[in-house]
Amino acid sequence: MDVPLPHLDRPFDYLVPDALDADARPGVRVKVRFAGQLVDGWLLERVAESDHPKLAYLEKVVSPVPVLSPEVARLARAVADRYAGSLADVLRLAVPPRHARAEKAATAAEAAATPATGSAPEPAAGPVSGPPVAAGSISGPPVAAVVEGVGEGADAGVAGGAGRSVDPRGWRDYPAGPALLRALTEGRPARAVWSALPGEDWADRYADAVAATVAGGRGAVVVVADGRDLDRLDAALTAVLGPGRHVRLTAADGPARRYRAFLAARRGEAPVVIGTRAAMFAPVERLGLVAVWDDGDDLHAEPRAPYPHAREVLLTRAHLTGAGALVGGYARTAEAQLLVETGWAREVVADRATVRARMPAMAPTGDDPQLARDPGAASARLPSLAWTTARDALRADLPVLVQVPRRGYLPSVACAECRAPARCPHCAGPLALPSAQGTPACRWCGRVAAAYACPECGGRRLRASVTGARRTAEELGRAFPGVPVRTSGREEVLVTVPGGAGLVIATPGAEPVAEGGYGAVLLLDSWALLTRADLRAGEEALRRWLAGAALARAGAAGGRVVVVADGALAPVQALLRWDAAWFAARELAERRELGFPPAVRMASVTGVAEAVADLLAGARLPDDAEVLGPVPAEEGRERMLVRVPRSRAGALAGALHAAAGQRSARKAAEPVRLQVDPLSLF
DNA sequence: ATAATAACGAGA
DNA sequence: CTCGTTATTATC
Repeated sequence: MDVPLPHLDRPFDYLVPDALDADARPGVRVKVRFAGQLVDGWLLERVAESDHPKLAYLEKVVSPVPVLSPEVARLARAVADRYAGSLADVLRLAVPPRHARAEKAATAAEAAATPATGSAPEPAAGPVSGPPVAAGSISGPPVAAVVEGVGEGADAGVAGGAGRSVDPRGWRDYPAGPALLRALTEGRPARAVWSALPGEDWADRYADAVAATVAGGRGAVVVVADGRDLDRLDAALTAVLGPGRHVRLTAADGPARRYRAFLAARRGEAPVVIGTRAAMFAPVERLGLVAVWDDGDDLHAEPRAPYPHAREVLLTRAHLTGAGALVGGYARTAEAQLLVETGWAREVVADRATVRARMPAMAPTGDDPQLARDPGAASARLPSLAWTTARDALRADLPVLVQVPRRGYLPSVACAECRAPARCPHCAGPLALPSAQGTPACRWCGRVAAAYACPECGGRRLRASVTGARRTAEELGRAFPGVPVRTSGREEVLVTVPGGAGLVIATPGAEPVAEGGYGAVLLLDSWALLTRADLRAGEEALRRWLAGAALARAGAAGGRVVVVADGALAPVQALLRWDAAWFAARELAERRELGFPPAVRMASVTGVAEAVADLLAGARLPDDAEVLGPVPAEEGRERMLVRVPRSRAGALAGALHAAAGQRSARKAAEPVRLQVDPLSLF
């Protein structure tokens, strides 16, 4: 409902008038009178009785289409609980805004397809046919046995023969791959963390996994980060499944198309839904697989309350429904590593020999250009090795990809000697310089680190990290006269480029695929990425490098990658060896040591100081909760972090949600923002 | 927002 | 002790 107040986050019972009896089915949008006003709500469940003494009548059924499936209602409740949010907030994300015209068109189409079968209305139970409707913020105890028209008869036996098996040829490079596909076809809940080989066509592999699931008579939901990845997956699925077997769901398609696609999915017109993060809640019948590609991309984090992450939502979904799960990428997040280490998921990786055979030749090169010898390199301000590598590829009539950083990273502080990010000796938060010549202070606990010494090298001098190598990209064209230069970035993203000699300058995430693969890939992104004051700086750098390097030809076919970074750094090491699993394990171990997510569960509380203090004072936090901060946040607000062991995650979210409820019940004016697993801790 | 309900205080 | 007024709290 339009009043997502935390203290109203529960279901309310209403009577169903006879006139609405037929339409008032679980999952429909309704309007009810609540505290004197008409508010929107969701009908969660029909029941015969209510504990509440005096019930009001349901005012209206907005539309008879039961857009909220029981499975998604349950999922939404679980997601709200995990993220200390309200069900109403999650439902807003889960069910796209109704578009009356799209609905009318879709309903007409369906009516034409199925000649009028009288829908059997439910028996109106007794004098008081109580229908609990969720009004405002319904949190519903999940509707148990409300089965709505899922044709059980259509269910081809699971282990039975119905599943034609899918050709696992593309998955044979991964020893556990064929077994994964078999499990999906047989309806067993296989859960995999997949590390894609360099040059892998991930979209084809995802299409294989989806096809295997569909062959077993089950459905799938696949979430990717952006429109470019979605287009690739869309094409791959059409090739494997044929047209009309999947629905594409993305906000970028506009409200009408989006709602239409949603209705198609809800009606089970296709067994598969693919899309960007909003598709994580897409209704799919007999869910057999949830999948996410490149879960380290921060586009997977929903920016609206309660800020759920696509990977976490999909894993929750797999957990609740018993579906299989596929978390894949060239890189691996610490969260995915945790799934492997806890045994929840199985790792699907190629053996080292295969990796070596597929990967391009890799080389690091120092940051300070030894330009003297190559005039071209000098004008581009490029390290010599990068320049000669690019030149050689162009001479061989092969395309060259140059990955350059985007602008806008937060300035932070790093050791001037070894460039390790400077962390607070007390709480390991990031250090920042309040002024150019000031003393560094922690952005978490506020302590001043007057006598800072780098734990890596003992260095005592600090430097601010600088950004903006864009000019380098512009100058590249001049360094290689006569070569066509294309750019791919925020404004215009290229999907593919032809195979001949040419320079492609792209920001991370916008690298086009080259026909036949790039002859050379230059990764100029390192300095700005690695010194970011972010917990995930290393992980993010490696993720972007691997995504760029994956587009190069294999070493044997002339593919070369040059990364402008110190070869001793761990993310660089991981790139040079193409070993994302090693890096993820190392990263997770480090986070355990420092007490960072995902080894622990963190939540942040942001608002004006009094409001934050008020909320925390009223919260019955678990005994072992640690409260860190305050640290300044955007204009006038501050931020506190609460840390608990993973086993207390539910209790933490519950306590914060309850405390927010107390505040909203007494109409506290100052807003407080709660974030569980905030994307950035700083 | 509004209605119920609890809390409170002054006058009988 | 009761009624009338005001703070508090729940909202089907």
